[in-house]
Amino acid sequence: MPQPAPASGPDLSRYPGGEALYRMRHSAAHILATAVTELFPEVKVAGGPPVDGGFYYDFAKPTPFTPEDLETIEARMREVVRAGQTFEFAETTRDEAAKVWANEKYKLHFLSQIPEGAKVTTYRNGEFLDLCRGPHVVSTANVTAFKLTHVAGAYWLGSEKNEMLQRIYGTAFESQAELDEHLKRIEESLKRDHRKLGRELDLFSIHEEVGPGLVHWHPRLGMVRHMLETFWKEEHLKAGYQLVYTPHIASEKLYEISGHLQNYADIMYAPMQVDEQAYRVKPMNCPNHIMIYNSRKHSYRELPLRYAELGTVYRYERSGVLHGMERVRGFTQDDSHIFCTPDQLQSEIEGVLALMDLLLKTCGYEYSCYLATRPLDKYLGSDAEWEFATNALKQALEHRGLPYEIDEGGGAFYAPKIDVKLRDAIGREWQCPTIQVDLNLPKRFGVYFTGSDGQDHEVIMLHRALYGSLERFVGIFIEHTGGEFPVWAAPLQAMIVPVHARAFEYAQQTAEMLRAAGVRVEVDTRDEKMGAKIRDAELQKVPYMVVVGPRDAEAGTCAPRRKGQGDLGTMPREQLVVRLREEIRTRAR
RNA sequence: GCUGGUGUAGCUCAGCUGGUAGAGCACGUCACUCGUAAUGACGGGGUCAUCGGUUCGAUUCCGAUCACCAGCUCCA
Repeated sequence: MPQPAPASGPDLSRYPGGEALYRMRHSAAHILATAVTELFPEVKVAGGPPVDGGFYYDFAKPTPFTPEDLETIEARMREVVRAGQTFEFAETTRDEAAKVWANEKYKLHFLSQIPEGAKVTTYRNGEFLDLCRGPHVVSTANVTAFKLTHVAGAYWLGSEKNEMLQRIYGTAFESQAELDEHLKRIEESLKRDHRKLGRELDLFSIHEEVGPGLVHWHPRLGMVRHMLETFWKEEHLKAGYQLVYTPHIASEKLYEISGHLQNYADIMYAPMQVDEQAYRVKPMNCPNHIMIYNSRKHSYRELPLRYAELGTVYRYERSGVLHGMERVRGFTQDDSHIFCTPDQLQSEIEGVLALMDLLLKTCGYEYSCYLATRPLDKYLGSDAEWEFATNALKQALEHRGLPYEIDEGGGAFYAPKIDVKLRDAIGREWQCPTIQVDLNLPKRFGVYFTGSDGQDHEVIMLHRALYGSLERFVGIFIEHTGGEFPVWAAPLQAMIVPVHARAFEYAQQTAEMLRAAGVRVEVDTRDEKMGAKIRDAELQKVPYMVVVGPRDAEAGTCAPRRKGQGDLGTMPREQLVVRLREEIRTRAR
């Protein structure tokens, strides 16, 4: 019988794939450690849990594992599986366990975390004994389909202050077919990588001559961004926001007041000297928005005030973290700061959540929210303030019926926040929308409103971004759509394909008709066969291809083709205009 | 930033053990005038990431730097 899952441990029912898969991957990790300790007796073992999509095990080894080592290890693992070793559960004491792992400093650390007198549980398969809560499958033979995928460094205990261990990743499934399908899915998703599509569809580029992490938007992606920005502005104006514009550099004095210089010096670019005064490129928009607010007194009657800006900021991101458009050094936040009274806070948050929902749903995203609470140490503000702000966020989420998870201690040092993460092509999560209740800047800048009592009261400042940054959002948008943007956002919405040169004139006429209806359209007048034109338009992921020939010229018709659907049949041109106009107007997906 | 890997034409990639490079697509020219995913012929294009070393000789071996990829850490 397999051991039951421990009472205190990860919640296995929530593991993607369920408890059975958890057991198998956990056991696969032990088999990996079994093989490694046999083949490389000099390694020290750390630990290895199942993770989303697979498992890993960390080792300390003086020389790195090579790709060939992985093959050797995997081969040895298969022998262990064939041997059908039983996973034997045992309990012991901390002192006994400390003797067993006397030479394993990482295991000793884990032991030290177990309370004195508590039971220590172990699992043995063959010669390999591991300190482990379980649960496992019955026998190594139950690990049916697995594969080692890659090696990478990982800090001991997840802290960059510690030494780096070598982490071997693998994945396991209940059948070879499922494993094959998983690997195939990863391979397929790589085709949607925004960096690959960025090249293929001529969307953006990054240049060594300019610098890493600095994105150049090509005309096509420029149009996608323009459409997203237009949509954003329309909806923000409707929701009572006011557009502001602020400078890209500021005197260091500003960042001394804001505290950025003290707290974010490592992400800010070096100062430049202007007339005896040091200036900095802006890393955030908040101080500038406060300047606008503070340029005069405000009555409680004016609040809430909602300043919105597509604000471009520059941050020094460490070289290893840059990632296409999704993690860059210069980016535009769809930033807004809402100045309100404590009474208004919750309804303002709800308004932000409603707007966020509209933007994300229109772009086709499902999303999940995290409520990030006060950090354990290093935070500003009183407990009462944190409680008030956190509660407002929580109430707003619940009032809007949004499910959320608590990210305990995940807040910024100056603010509790709601974070929303979107997934890229291969399932990596990226933080995009964020809503933060700032407990710091109103104090530092002295941001007040005059109450009905004629006295100054500190404003509540809500900081929020809904796309997050245009760069990251669009990067993920490319991956979600696979470059097939919805018609309203597509750079080119329709390509007219004349069957031959004699139909050019009618093609131009048709293009004009669509253009007059607000459709982005081009005519493919290249000296090519129409098959080639169709093929090229398909590859460029143009949503509509409109074939026209002499027959259409006589009848006033066209023969549109929808990408992914094929020929829609011959129809009057007016009918196509109506169809396109409606699809664009409703921002249909 | 850290650990490991990669760097050959605009793109995708060949190039065995050192003797200065090739394909397909793309691009240009010409011919073909075509009804729903590739018409044909010819042509131009590379200081083999950069710098240094070993060697009679380096795209190939060694080192450094830069960029990129995966992961860790950090973040919009």
